[in-house]
Amino acid sequence: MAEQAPQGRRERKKAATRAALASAALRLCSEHGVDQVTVEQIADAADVAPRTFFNYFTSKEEAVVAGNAVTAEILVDAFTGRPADEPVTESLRHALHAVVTDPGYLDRFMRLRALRTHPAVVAHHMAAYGAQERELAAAVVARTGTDPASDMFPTLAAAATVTALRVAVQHWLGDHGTDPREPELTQLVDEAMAVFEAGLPAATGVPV
Amino acid sequence: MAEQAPQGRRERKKAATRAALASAALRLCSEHGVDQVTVEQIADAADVAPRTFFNYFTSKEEAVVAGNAVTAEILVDAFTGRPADEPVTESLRHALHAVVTDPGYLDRFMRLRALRTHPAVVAHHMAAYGAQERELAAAVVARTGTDPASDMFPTLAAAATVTALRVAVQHWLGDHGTDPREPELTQLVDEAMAVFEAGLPAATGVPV
DNA sequence: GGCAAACTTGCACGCAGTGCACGTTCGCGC
DNA sequence: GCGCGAACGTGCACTGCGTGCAAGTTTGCC
Repeated sequence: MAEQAPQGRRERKKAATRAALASAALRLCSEHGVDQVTVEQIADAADVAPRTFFNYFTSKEEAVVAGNAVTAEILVDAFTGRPADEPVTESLRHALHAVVTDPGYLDRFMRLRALRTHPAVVAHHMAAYGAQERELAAAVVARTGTDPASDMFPTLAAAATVTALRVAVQHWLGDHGTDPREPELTQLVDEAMAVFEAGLPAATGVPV
Repeated sequence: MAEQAPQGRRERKKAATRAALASAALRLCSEHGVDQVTVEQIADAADVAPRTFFNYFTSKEEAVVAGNAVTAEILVDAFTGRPADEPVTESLRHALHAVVTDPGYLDRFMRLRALRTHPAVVAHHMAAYGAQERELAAAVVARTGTDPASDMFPTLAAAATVTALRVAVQHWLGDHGTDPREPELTQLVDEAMAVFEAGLPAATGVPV
């Protein structure tokens, strides 16, 4: 929804090139490792000159995590698509559902999983979460009509939502060993979001 | 508290070199801009060979945000220093106070503020927040004795705490314009943490 | 005193990333 | 259609990053 304008050929070609570069970067790097892939290879796979790569991204890492922009788009679209009189937290929970049930989301994430050990990629991945937070916060501001300069709620709500997603996914991927319950990702996201809705003390000690 | 062992000369020298490099990197880059500073200049300022820089950090950005490790240390130390029978959220709030009242913290943050426009620095800064979350989560696990593989609470509590810090600081720095209330950072941190304690819906619409 | 491990440093090399200039393509008004 | 200006792709050249390797030097330890 961010922009659906059926723009001219030039705009479409730019978007296609960007997507091709991002896709090629993620595929090649997840298969062979970030350090084993050169920008030239990525450019070749996207059928552009090496120099062109840098017209779209300033580094390999940026291209690898570029796909996360669509996550932000899904998040914001799903949120703004909810009824305006619905409680914000409920809309946010629905938005999270929209993300984790998107087939492309898990695909991208499984590829990114192989790159969890690469510091620079991890850093840019975190930056992508930050961008998602900002876009979602703007949507919350638009919904609630609050002034973000004096009210931290929209920022906090967006941050909590993205944090719930991040923690749930990282738990699901088994960063702390395998959960014996082996729950679905959807369930984990719900549990994480429920904690932020009920307040942290309510969840102290009890397995969420 | 992480490690206070009065180690041998070699260990102390390494720590001193690392600190000197990180400090020089932050100072030079905040004064002249990241792209205007070379690794050679940073190494010269720390009085080591350029090659030695890469024995400690793999990039300029990493060195610039290295100081955030002490934030994590303050956070964890303050948390573990609280009485074990205190509610976790209260200990976390005290830990946040310890961070924002640390004189070195604000100093580092004001320097980092000048670099908020540099994508790679921002990315590594976010990664530093992630590291703080992990260390704090480990401390919460140690306190509560829960199993992080089946219980997301420690991770969520740590993430919420670091998020409260991050959002409060970013609000304080005026990312959304200047707050007419011009509150103290301590107060903002309290407000943010209070939202996570009371639950998001309790804060909906009301200026926190 | 002497040995082994750890650290620093210089060297060399491949690649990242950018400014610049040129050719090409697209959008747009006539 | 026609042409003009702007935006884009590409090649070239250059600086600086980041790393493997092989020394030389310092430290810890017996």
